[in-house]
Amino acid sequence: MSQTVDRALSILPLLAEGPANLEQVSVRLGVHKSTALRLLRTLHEHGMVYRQADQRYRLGARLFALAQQAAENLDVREIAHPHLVALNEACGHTVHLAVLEESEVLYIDKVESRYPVRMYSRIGKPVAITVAAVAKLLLADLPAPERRALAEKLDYPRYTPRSTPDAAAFLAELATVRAQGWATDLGGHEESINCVGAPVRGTDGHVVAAMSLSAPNVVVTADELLTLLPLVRRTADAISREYSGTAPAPSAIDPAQEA
Amino acid sequence: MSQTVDRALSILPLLAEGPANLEQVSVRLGVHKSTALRLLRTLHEHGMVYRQADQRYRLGARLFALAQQAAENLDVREIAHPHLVALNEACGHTVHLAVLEESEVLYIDKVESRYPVRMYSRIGKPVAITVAAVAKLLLADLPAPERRALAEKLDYPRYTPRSTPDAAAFLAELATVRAQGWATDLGGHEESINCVGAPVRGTDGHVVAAMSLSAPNVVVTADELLTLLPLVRRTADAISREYSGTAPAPSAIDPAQEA
DNA sequence: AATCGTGTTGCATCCTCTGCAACGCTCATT
DNA sequence: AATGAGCGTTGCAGAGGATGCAACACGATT
Repeated sequence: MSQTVDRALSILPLLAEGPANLEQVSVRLGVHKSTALRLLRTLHEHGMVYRQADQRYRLGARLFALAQQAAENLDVREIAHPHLVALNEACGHTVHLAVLEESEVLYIDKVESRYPVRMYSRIGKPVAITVAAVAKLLLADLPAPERRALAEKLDYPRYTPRSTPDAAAFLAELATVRAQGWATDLGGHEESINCVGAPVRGTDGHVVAAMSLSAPNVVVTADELLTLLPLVRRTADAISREYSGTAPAPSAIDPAQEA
Repeated sequence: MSQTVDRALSILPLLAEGPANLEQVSVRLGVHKSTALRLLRTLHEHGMVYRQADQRYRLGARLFALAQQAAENLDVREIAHPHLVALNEACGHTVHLAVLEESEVLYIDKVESRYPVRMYSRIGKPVAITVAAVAKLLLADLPAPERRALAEKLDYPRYTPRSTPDAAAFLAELATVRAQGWATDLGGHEESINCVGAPVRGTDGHVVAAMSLSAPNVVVTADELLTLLPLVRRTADAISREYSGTAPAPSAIDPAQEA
């Protein structure tokens, strides 16, 4: 819509690939050097890009700050977080929270037991939308036409032999998920990793987020993980209630007691 | 420099405060509604903002993706990470890694022992530049004129009675840090929290990053924490060597053995 | 039904962005 | 030291695009 802004914003993903100098940017944008310079300066003033010692440009720190603030403003996340922690402490496995945005599934929180690191290595990364339990939960709640349209549009990468092969299979799976109110990913993304997930619903019953528990085969079998499903569902329901305002924020959360 | 881009980028921090509708955005930008609409549309096309169900705008997913990619491009972080983890496992305390960018100190990695959560709650947040050990390390390495200019420019908030009071005290502290090659923050930011830190240096000996170990008084006293200083310095030196390419990436890292 | 609040569109005007060309700077080469 | 290449930077004039206005559309509220 706005040419100037469009060009300026196009610089960001370009720099995300790695540092670039003025000429490289101008060439890839298809504009004159001076134009690229002025755009970069404006981006620089806003802290979106950073000019390193060798004069090349990199993405800047403001980007972190913005992403962080954006994450903090997601109130589902705020509410869910203590529940996720409690669940993690109860069973020790990795817990994810995800939302749907513009046909993309996005992790917005994660609690990992053994390895407390690289939270942000996940945030923003494209989720395997055709296989992830949280993705199934979020998409299953879409209106049928949208669901179908999206399913047709997607690619179906064969991460493993158990990955969802095509749109038809995916839609069938979504129907199942929709009916049963929970979802799994049994080795569909990584051969040795299983997940079980449950939806978080808003006041009107619509799915606003989804959470899942992930564990590698070597720790628990798929069957064992499934025995945790009731706990996962109770946790998700507890979050839903608190999010909907039908339950007060509890002072202490014990997932084993969440009814 | 570029008015249009300037306005568009100004929308982002505005939305970071929380969702806003078209009118609110236009008012705060000081432009006509239609102008704001077109800017928002362009931002939307680039995934920088997201339009939620109630038509209000929020920061979008692309921002996460970009921030994440920006982080991944910081190769210091990539190299340092396993060392930070090893250090954390060795002593159990919180480990931070930070860099200096545009007169700001920015955490780019963190390993926390007890509470594996909210990594990103720190990333991008303004670091207490006048008191944090990592900030002292990074600023101490600046050329003297720059160091002085920056010190004069800063505010010196009295987080605690032990906070650095003014530019003179700060410059003195930086001189000490520069001379001894390590830094501390003993209750200067939070009364009960102490830190010790050491610099990561590039090939030319310049400080490219800084790391620190933080622990609350109730866990270890400041004196006890200081006994870990040699370990911290060895870790930082190991990172420096690997970053400079003078040491091959080790297959397994044991901080107790890092010489 | 009417009114208000909001978002959206077409259009004429003027501003701002653009590309050009010239300049300055640094670095390498002879 | 001089020359030249490579790159970033700056003034300028022209044109294209962004802007604000006003009118319209749509839904909610009374």
